[in-house]
Amino acid sequence: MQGCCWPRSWVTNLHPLNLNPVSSRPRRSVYVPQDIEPKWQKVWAERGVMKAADDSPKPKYYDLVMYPYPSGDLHMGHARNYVMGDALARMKRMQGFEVLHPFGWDAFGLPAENAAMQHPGLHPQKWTLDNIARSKRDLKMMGILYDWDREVTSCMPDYYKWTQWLFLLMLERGLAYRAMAPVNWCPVDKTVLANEQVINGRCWRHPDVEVEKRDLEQWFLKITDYAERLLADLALLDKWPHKVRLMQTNWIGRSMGAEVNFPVDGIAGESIRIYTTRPDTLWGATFMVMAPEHPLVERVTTEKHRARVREYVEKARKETEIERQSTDREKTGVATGGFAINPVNGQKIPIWVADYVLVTYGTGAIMAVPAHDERDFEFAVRYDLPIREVIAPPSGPQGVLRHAYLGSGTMVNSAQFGGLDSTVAFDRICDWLESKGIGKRAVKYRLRDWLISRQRYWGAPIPVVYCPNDGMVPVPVDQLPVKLPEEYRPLPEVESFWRTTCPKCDGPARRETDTMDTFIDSSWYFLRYASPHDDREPFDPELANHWMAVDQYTGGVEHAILHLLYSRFFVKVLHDAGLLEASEPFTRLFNQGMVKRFGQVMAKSAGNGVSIAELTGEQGADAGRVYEMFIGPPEEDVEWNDSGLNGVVKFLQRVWRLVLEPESIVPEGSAAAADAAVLRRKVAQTVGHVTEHYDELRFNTAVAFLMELANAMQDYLQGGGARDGEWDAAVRTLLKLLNPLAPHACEEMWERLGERGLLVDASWPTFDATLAAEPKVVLVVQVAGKVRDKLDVEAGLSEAGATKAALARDKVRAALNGREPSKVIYVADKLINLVP
RNA sequence: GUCGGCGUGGCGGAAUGGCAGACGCGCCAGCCUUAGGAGCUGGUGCCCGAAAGGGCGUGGAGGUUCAAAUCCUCUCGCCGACACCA
Repeated sequence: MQGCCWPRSWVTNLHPLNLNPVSSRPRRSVYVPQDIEPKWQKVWAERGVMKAADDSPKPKYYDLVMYPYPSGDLHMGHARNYVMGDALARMKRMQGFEVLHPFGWDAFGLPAENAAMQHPGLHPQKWTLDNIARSKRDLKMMGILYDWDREVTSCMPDYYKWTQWLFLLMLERGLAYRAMAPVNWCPVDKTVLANEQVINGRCWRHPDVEVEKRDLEQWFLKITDYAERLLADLALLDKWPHKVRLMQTNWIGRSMGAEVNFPVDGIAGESIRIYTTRPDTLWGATFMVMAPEHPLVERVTTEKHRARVREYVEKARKETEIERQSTDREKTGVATGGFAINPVNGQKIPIWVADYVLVTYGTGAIMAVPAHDERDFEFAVRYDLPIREVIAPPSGPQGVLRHAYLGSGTMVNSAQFGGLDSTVAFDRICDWLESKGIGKRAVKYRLRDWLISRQRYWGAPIPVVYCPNDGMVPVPVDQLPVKLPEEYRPLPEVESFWRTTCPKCDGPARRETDTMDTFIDSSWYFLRYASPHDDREPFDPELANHWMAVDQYTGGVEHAILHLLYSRFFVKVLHDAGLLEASEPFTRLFNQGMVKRFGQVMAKSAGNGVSIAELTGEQGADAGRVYEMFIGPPEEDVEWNDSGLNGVVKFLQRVWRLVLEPESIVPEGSAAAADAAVLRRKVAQTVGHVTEHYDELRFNTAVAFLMELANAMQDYLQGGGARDGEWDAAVRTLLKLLNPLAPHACEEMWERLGERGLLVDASWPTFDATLAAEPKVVLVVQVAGKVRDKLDVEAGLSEAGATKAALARDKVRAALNGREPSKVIYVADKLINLVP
């Protein structure tokens, strides 16, 4: 794809070539992005500009964007975070960092299989690799530079070999296990889903499809072993968005409470263990509730109640997740006929079964305290169960409760703890429970283990075999990768795949036919970039330790929990295994907003995407890059607007003219006289502002500062300013500062100015506070907080001097109206407020 | 329901305790032009006023402060996450 191929018909009227050729001020050259963009892309590629050297003496900077699923052509909705990453990489390079800016593809996954099913004969791999080729071409057309030598593609055997290796590491460390479990099953994708992939009881990929419950033997990763550290270490991630940390905190869902055993009445030695976060309400338990799936349901149920209980349990199991989890439906349940003894007061309380209690959380059974829990209250009212108040609000005991009282207060009806403040009582009661052997303190997490089995073809096969003699046997490392069969068919149907021999006894064995969740692939790809061609290990520990952690990680907020939590988990496991020094993968995280058009997120399916070909053929990649950075705050969703893009085209054209044809900008009678000192100051200030704002990824305001500088430079020429060394320095600084956003145009201008070497290799300007300092400032004069006048004063004026100057002004005296200022607030170089 | 975020001109937005509206789009007037979705100049929050000038103004109400878009309380609206987790 070279510039000569661009269809000229794409060139719109905006194109500078369409400007009047017989202008009164003929131009020597015009800005034609189509002529220069392919040229520089070629140069950068040939010179390997973004190749990261492992042995560089420079400080490293690891700049990473989330690797995408390759779904086809890119459009400007995808481009936004890649441009951010590229701009940062380019600036960091110029600042003297050895930048690692790699790219890759999250290439396993269902869309490839869906495409293959829709087009018989099309293999998921071909579809995927074709898409990768197109996306890669688009990225290059946008001038986005990566170290393509480090490209990783998760569906290729040289990558998934190591995904399988990491699975075996998990297995070895006791972090991978197989269990029969009621699992979430998507009837459309015909696969099991992780909890994280179930949204409101529906499949994350099919918002209109309810997830079903099935009992299957599945592989899990024990992420819950790391719950505490995943939670605690969030405190280290002070450069992550607050929102993401909060979402992960909530997802992990740590709670503190107590587990208490309630003996079953009449069945010696049997007891039901409950978990409560409110041991202070133990005396208010008036019944118990077990989840329908609780293993003791059958035992506690009496003959008289058995038929009804069985019917209820059956019904509950058949219900879909969405039916069971809906909070607005009325709670249902049945009495078992059995009773338990409340161990704190010996009271006999009935045991119920109800589906509002989840078998998967806590102990699968609760003590119900209707007086102080909304759900128990609702249930008690419905089934006419007793409500016993044990926490009195500050206003005193209520006697009859209309609602559950959830707050803290004074304990009542609670034997020896009566009269205590309930928050104080928490610890004392736990001590007492432990000393009596009734119960103990417990910490619970909402986080569940990670279900990673997928009944799909297009994923990394789980590297184990099942042998009639030896049971489950891991595939030895030297036999990795377990390759997918070439033919695209469900793995259980491919006998040549699953029929194998046991690595231990050599007898006939059956290979595991499940593949891994693709979130496993993406939980370690950022480590592979450190040594992408290493064929002895997933990553070279020395190189990984050199490049890790990622200094800047940029991607969509939709991965706030899934990908980011899993990656943190993987890194901690690798750290514990002694393979990695880092214990957190991503030092600074940024979630960019989405690009919308016509009110909808840009998407192929919505038909509102601005394609890379369209953009580069018309306004050019640089205009698209600058526009997407200028369009709005980087973390916000933004609306693509064609006239906004045109504004940026005009800005680039103006810079082009300022830099290459300053003589065409002639003094205007109306313009203020040029002042070289003013220009010098403006340049210095812009260096400071732009550098700082790029660093913070606040590209929209960075562009505004660059526009201000261009405006100031134009004013300077119109004011008759000389095009001397001062001017030349300003021009070069402008090009360096604009380069990360409009690299092709700036590189071309740099060359036309006669500079040797690439602009991308030039050094970043350093901020000089002395040069940037304003010698004179406008001092705002307020009287009683209202602006009454403004003074031009020397910077650094004393309070006394400022007061004197202010009081000398007619407007100020008029506002004071004869009164003396009783108080003066002076903010140097900014404001003086005289309060009468 | 719970938690979180956000409400600023005609529009995108800037300002995180110190001149509200930077920068840009759009619009108005003028210049240049055979022509203009080109370029250049000036203007552009609202109200009163010929002007000078004055008043009002950051969803709404209150508060803290010499000073509030910014901090606090309440409230309305929009967006997002979680959603019976005991």
